[in-house]
Amino acid sequence: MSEDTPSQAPPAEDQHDAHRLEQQRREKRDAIADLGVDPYGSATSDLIYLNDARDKYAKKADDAWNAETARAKEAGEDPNRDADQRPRVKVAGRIVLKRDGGKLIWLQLRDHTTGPASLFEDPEIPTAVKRKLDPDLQIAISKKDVEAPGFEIAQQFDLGDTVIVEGPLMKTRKGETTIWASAVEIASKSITPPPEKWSGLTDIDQRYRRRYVDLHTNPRTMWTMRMRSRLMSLIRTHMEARGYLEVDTPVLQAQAGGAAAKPFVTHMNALHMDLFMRIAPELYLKRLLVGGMPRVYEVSRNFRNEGLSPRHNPEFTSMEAYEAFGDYNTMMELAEGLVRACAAYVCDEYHDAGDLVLPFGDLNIDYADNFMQITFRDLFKNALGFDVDDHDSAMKAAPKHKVRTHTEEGAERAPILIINDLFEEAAEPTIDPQRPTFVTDYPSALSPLTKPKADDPAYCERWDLFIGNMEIGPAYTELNDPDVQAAKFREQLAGQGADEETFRNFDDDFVHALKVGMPPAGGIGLGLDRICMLLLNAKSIRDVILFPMMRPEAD
RNA sequence: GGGGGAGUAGCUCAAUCGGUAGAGCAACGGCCUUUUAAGCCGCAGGUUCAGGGUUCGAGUCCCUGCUCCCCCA
Repeated sequence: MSEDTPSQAPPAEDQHDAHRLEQQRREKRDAIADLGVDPYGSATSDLIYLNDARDKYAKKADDAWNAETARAKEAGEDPNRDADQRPRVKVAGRIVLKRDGGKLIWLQLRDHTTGPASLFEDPEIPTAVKRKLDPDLQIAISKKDVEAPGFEIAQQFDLGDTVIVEGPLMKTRKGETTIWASAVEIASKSITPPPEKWSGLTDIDQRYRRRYVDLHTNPRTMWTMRMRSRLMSLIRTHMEARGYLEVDTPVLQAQAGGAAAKPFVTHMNALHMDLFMRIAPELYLKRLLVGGMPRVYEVSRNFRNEGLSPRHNPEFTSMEAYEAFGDYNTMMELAEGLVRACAAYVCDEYHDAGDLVLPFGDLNIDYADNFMQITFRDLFKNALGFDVDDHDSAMKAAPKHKVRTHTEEGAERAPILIINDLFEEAAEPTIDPQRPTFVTDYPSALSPLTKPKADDPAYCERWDLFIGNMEIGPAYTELNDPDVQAAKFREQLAGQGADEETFRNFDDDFVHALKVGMPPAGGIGLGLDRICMLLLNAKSIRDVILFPMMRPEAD
């Protein structure tokens, strides 16, 4: 790390304002160092969070001490220090406001448990966020009362510095809970000027790129990310309670299987071979069923080399689970229970949330009632007016719904792909976005890893869950006949040529695993980022991913 | 890939018909020991995303490029 001290080169004439502001902060940092204090602090014990500190205020002790100081003043004596029974706390926080009164300096400190006072009156901020936070905690640093060199250090404080304060809890005349500092330390000098103190960082690009600033200036972001973490934990607990074993399977794969998507390619030097980053963990998890693990799940980071959108990040997180001797109905119960449990957890954070109804943009999504069910076939026919099997009508309807009937090379696209596009274009939007809905019994041709229905093999035992106009994930009764699986792989390879939406791999080893014998099973994949979007009311997937994909900053 | 919107001081934003780029916050120099987005006085801070063009004159109009947002393929 390079040291850039003021003793080096004085500021150049043409230096930008940002550099000037940083230089001033470096000078303050060095002034602190000159007091014999490390401006970057060290390990500190006995710290409590700001909301806990606020809770320790004791009115009785505060009143008693005020009475003693009044008495002492009247008598012209020093107050009896032993009479000070006010609880003492030691806290760390970032300075978000500073009022320098000369001999008395006021600070507002923030940590992950606090937010600006204004937030609590902002109707845009969800009650859940307000409920979870306390206002930033006030500190008073009196030249008379703080031990040396605390006041000299405090005079070098800037907005954005992280500081440690110790002292008794009192209330000001206006009734604000305050730590009256007896000792002050610096934990980390901030060289970069912070965003504007009232509006914070609002530039969406900067919020994603510099999430570390977004997190401490925007309590809503902090809340969202903390809630995401808790939901992940809740999902794991939910799965463990049902006897599922969490496993890790390869991210680097010789063949990217388990879904139809473009993979990222990378290269392994040691074996002189290209590898793919997984687009789904499915085929490995099913191998574990073959191996005798009855219930497995993986919280899986998947990678798809496709576009970015408010609903797509190239790396995203899914939860896939497989249950031996289950089927797609088993998975339906699992999914509904899991989503409802997550919704209940989030609702619990809202004071005024009704019975399991959560806002998502303009929608109010109802997680209380049983999720809706409709077959692919019925939904298709209701929306388009003809049957799924009616390929002629499909071809005629395609242009109206902006669905391509031919590839860019001019070849005819397979009817099933046109059906699928029509379904996505015209049928999916007819699903009530406020009622979570399972669309069941997809065409077998769209689902090469799914077991066909015994009474109607053109359709298969698969559902997709839709909530709030988003696809949350599919589940299957898993195909476990190796010969049928091999045939479907071959069909996919041969049938659609270069069409991107088809599987392009024949996974020999997976078929081999099925030949060893996989028990009948249900499997599920849920998009966890999207579940977080729904439950935490985030308009963009980037709002629930700490560091979303961004083009590198030009410099 | 196409369409629309945006990019101005460290941050948040102004700038009328094309006519001297401004404000608040932050910073800096002062005053102030119970302040509440503290206040008062003073002082600074700009490659208007980049490059080209039109014009007496461009933040503003035109062209090209870059980045972000939204919609579409």
